[in-house]
Amino acid sequence: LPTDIKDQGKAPVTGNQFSDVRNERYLQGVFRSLGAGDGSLLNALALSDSRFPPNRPLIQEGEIGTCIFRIVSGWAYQYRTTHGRRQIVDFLLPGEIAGLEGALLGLTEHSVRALTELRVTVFDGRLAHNSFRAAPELALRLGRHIAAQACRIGELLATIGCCDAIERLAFLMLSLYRRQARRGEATSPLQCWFPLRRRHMAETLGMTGAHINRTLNQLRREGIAAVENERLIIQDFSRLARIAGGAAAASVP
Amino acid sequence: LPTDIKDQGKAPVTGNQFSDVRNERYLQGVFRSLGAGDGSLLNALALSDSRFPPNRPLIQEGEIGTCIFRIVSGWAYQYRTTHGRRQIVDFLLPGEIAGLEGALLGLTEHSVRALTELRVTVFDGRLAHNSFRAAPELALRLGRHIAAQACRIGELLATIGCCDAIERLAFLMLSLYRRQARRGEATSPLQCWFPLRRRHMAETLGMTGAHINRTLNQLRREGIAAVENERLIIQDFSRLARIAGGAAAASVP
DNA sequence: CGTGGGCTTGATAGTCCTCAAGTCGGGTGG
DNA sequence: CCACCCGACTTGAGGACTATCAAGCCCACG
Repeated sequence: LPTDIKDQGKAPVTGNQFSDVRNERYLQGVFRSLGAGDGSLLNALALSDSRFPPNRPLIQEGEIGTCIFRIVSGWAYQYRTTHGRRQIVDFLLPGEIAGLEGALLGLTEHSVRALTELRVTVFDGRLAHNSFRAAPELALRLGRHIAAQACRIGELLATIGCCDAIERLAFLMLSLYRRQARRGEATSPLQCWFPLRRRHMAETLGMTGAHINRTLNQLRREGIAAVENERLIIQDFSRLARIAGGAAAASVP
Repeated sequence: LPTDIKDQGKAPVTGNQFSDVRNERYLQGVFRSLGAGDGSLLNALALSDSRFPPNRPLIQEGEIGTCIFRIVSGWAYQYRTTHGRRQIVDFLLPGEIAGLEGALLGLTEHSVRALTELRVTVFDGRLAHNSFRAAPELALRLGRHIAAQACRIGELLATIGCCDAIERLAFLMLSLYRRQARRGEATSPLQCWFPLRRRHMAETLGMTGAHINRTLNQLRREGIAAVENERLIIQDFSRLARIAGGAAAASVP
């Protein structure tokens, strides 16, 4: 059972100079290259661009009528609070969307915070509803985005419910590596950005920071993978994949 | 960590005579009272009605181009398999839909089985895509359905990640009770149908059947709630709710 | 410099799993 | 009709995995 909640203090040190450029050039995530009507709806409901420092909340549980955020650069995470503890439910990477669930359902059951320095485009929450009438292509993308997120959450659930410490950590590493690799963001062949603190891994995997640390050591000792300086370095991919199990293989976009 | 996988053997004994009638009269779930264009698309892509005996698979992980199933009566459950173990991810109640995720994403990462005797209406999987162009009202309902499911899965994830045995069980009870109560299916004030075996509770909550049993005893001994004869009987609602924590309070449709 | 976080590591304890037996009930086949 | 079998359910004893607590280290920041 994870540690208690306390607002994190110090910000992670780095930004990510690289992905800023890369994102804007190569991908715009859900909103890329839409039909004419779809794009105009998008423009009509775009409110502003904003920046968030690490750990700043974008969405709070219980809010009504939240905005929708499209992440331009940086990572965010979505979490829930129960019994005085936090459970991270999903990470949101550049090109992805926060707040869709709340916009569709009318009430927000989770919170979202910036994990790193974050740049986003803010949209009116009504975008979600309106798109279904006025921009079917966009609506379909939004629907798939929610479906993909549900898929990821189910994957994480299965991992926490069925796997032990090392398997969970291997899953998390592989999952985040693949999500970045698919977007061409894994710079070196077996490395990627990995700006999670021990606490974030703990709250994602239902463990404590202390035990995350021990498990991390084990993975490094055995020459499988290591996290240093906010980067994940995979030394033995096939062994990591074997430990993580078939689940992480797919890891829907 | 839950028990190993083995195909269950014997079927649960009862059907549920009551909800059959009630469902058809009071609700048709996602598809009720649609606009003209929406309804006709629905009819065009309805394939058949079917029945499934308990434990029969509707959808298997890895299938491509699956059908969509609308549940008429009975319950189903959606699960994933990792490291030789099963994790139940969601239960599907009358009026709800199975296979939507697969239809939207093009590939299916989970499996679905009948929990009880089941009656469903089968639709062509293309319904999901087509509705976005031809039946926006329907598409919006489907989108919300996926969002609601994502919400439930996140809730369960938080419960497994943050709570101990008794809290997990209390959450499951309250969650399923509320989903039925909202539809007027909780016959007596604090009772409802509860056709889960120990194994299903275990695979839902990331525990073993043996420990489910011990925890169930504890809840009964303390006069909080009991499961007997496929029915959940809540004896002390407020205490159950307090144990379950705020999370189960909402439990989106 | 002092302070506060995050990281690290050890010792201890608790929850829950594992394994194994034994009970119960229904279904099947003689 | 009864014997048998099989699965679900129970319960106990032992052990594994992980949490908890505590202390020390390091770094960035004020």
